[in-house]
Amino acid sequence: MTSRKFQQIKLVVLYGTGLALLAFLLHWFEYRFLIMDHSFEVYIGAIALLFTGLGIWLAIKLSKPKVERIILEKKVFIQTSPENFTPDEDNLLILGISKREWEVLQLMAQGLSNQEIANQLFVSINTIKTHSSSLFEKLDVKRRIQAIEKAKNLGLLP
Amino acid sequence: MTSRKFQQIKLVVLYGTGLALLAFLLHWFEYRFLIMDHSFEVYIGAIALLFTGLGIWLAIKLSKPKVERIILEKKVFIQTSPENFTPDEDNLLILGISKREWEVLQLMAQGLSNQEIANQLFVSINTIKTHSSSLFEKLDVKRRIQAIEKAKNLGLLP
DNA sequence: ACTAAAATCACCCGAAAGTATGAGTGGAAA
DNA sequence: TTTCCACTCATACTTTCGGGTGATTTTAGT
Repeated sequence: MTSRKFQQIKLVVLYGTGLALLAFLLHWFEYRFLIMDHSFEVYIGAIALLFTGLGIWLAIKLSKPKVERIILEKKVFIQTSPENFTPDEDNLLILGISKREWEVLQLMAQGLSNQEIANQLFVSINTIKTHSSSLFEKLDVKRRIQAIEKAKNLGLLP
Repeated sequence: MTSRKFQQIKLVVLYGTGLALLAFLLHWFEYRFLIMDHSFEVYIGAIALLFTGLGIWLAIKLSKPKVERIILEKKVFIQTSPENFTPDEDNLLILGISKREWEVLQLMAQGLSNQEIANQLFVSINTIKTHSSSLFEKLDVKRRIQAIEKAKNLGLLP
């Protein structure tokens, strides 16, 4: 982070110094070849080219690499095993399911009603409803049964 | 592909034209403000700055984005034994579950609502309610989720 | 043909589930 | 510090579920 910033500053300073030096040189040349008055356009053109090149170089040096994200879906076989079950953390992360939501999902899968889940977690039934609603949205389902089914398929539940 | 190349060529041509135009303009200004002889350095500096900017702009325009591939594995469940499932007829008999009730149970397990099941079986929703009620009684459960769970445990559902 | 079980449907009612919206809190990250 | 997010709760409303009751029509079997 800071190292990168320092590098950039260093570059800019270097560039500035170079520019000053070049200006001096050009000025000097101006006096040397004052005779070639008609070569002014060439002179300007050279400067333009030079600084264009410098600009390109600068841009390449300073520009952050553009990042293009490509997300590929890969199919993977899963087998559900009732013993030593561990939830698929990847899918939990991908779907953005929070801890609490997952707890609600678990209790849901045990056939508990919203009220029973609320009692179990020591919260209001309204909270459970909120959780379940966002859960359904994240799982892209309409009912709790579908949510449970999908969760099992995704390895979120045993 | 070719479209991109064409774009680049077009850009270069545009840039060249712009450069020529600018050179002409500068030349003209040179005659207009010949008096301000001492402002030559400023003049050069302006050109340098201008073309540096142009160079940067060019570089940004022409640079290909560096592609960073991020591959996410999306896990897809593939059922272990979806084929050749046969319901446990013994348990169906023992519990006294009728064909129709079992059909309702199946559709229930797919997460369908009573109304949807009714549509599927071309009967009224009231009929489905009757079936589901007697199903719950026979399975000795209170909710459909529990019914599905129990049915799976008894081998009535895959 | 008689009968029992199964299947169909209806109506009502209360409970549960789900939707929509808003809002307060606390902790973590920028 | 501000901003963001998970979590919490509430209110109001709609839909779905499940229980209870009763009724008619098939279907199947001795």
